[in-house]
Amino acid sequence: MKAVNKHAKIITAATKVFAKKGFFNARISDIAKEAKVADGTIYLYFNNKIDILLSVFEEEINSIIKNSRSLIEQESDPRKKIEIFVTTHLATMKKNKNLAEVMQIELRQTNKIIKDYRNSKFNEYIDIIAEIIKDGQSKNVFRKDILPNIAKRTIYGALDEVSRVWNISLETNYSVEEASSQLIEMIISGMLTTSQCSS
Amino acid sequence: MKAVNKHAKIITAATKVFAKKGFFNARISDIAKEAKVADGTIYLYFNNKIDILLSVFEEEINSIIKNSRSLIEQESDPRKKIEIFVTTHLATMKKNKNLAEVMQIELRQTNKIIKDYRNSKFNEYIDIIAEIIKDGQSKNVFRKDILPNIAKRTIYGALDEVSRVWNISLETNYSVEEASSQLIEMIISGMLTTSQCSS
DNA sequence: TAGATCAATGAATGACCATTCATTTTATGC
DNA sequence: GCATAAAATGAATGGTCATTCATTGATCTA
Repeated sequence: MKAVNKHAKIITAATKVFAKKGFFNARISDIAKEAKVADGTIYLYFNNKIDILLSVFEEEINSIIKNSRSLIEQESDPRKKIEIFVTTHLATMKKNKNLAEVMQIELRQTNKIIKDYRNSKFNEYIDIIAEIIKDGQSKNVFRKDILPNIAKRTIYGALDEVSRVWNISLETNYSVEEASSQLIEMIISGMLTTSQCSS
Repeated sequence: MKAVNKHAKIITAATKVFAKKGFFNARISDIAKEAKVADGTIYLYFNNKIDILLSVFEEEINSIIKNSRSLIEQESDPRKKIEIFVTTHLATMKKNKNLAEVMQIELRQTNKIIKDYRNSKFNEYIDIIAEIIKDGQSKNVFRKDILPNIAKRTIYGALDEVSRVWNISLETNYSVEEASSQLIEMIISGMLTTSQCSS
């Protein structure tokens, strides 16, 4: 059976299972069942359980980074670039709930165990924000006293928590557009140079 | 031996162990050793492992809520109230790293298992932000088009991610004051009514 | 078509650890 | 000082999986 790519099938199944049960409560046999392969087959494609989780993350984050970058480079206004980043992130998380769950919860968790890992890929992602901010500062659009390394975390943190609601959702749900515009209003205007105030 | 409060001793030990190893990798025997009691003794004070984690959270969050509320009510300017909330949260997290780790990671994790729990207490905490915002809107300090329920998550998310750096810290570290003022600059000005722009 | 290589299977293994409870230690009352 | 109760102990239990590997099935090759 070479017709289907088992690696991809396992990744998809694992994302679903990790999202539903969490890494520690997910059984290899659950993933195997979901992927419709034998338990042992999983070990032909992955070294161990944590390797599966990291592979899930790696695949997904790479695609988000690529997607985000390609959209952002089409725009030159730093304000608009931030808007694109924000909207893309929120839309991705609302669309792919399993991925969101894994990124928001499982990886934060596992970070403790695999100290280095998440940092490389994850930092690459949030550094996109820092780059936009630096660019905006050099173009005198954003205030120079904003520290890009704190601001990137402020923005990412806000995005993360706001999008988390779509997975826990007990309170009234809001749309990507609402969330997006609220976030942009609150955050961008705080970074603008005073000459552009209320633009 | 009634001299020492075993309940409190176990809570302290558990916070330390959960912070270091994470909930799932923490052994009851680790907590027992840290608290200098027998494994079985723990079950005289707690029902099971998860009960310990929830107790840790409950004690801590209650004290944060109380502390935050008492500081906030001394102030009437909504802007200042937000500032107090932000600074208090950051200071608490920087000071109590173990608590921060448990709140930022373990509870988010466990939330999946105990769906209801965190919400009650945790929501009470972040609703402090929503209340301040509503107050500010009625006093015409904050813009009416800001949705308190999204804004509270924006602010909490930013605080959470910014303070998380103190526990993972690979990059250059910043102080509570720096983080605080950056966050306040970025977030408060985005909420102000235009009449107060650049105030 | 035989035999060789590669892929897949899933039952068995063995380590791990939350929880229990028979026993011991400490405290209290008289 | 003795009897009773309460608190603490930690070794033993039992269930749970991640991982392995002997076996089976599929595909290829000459």
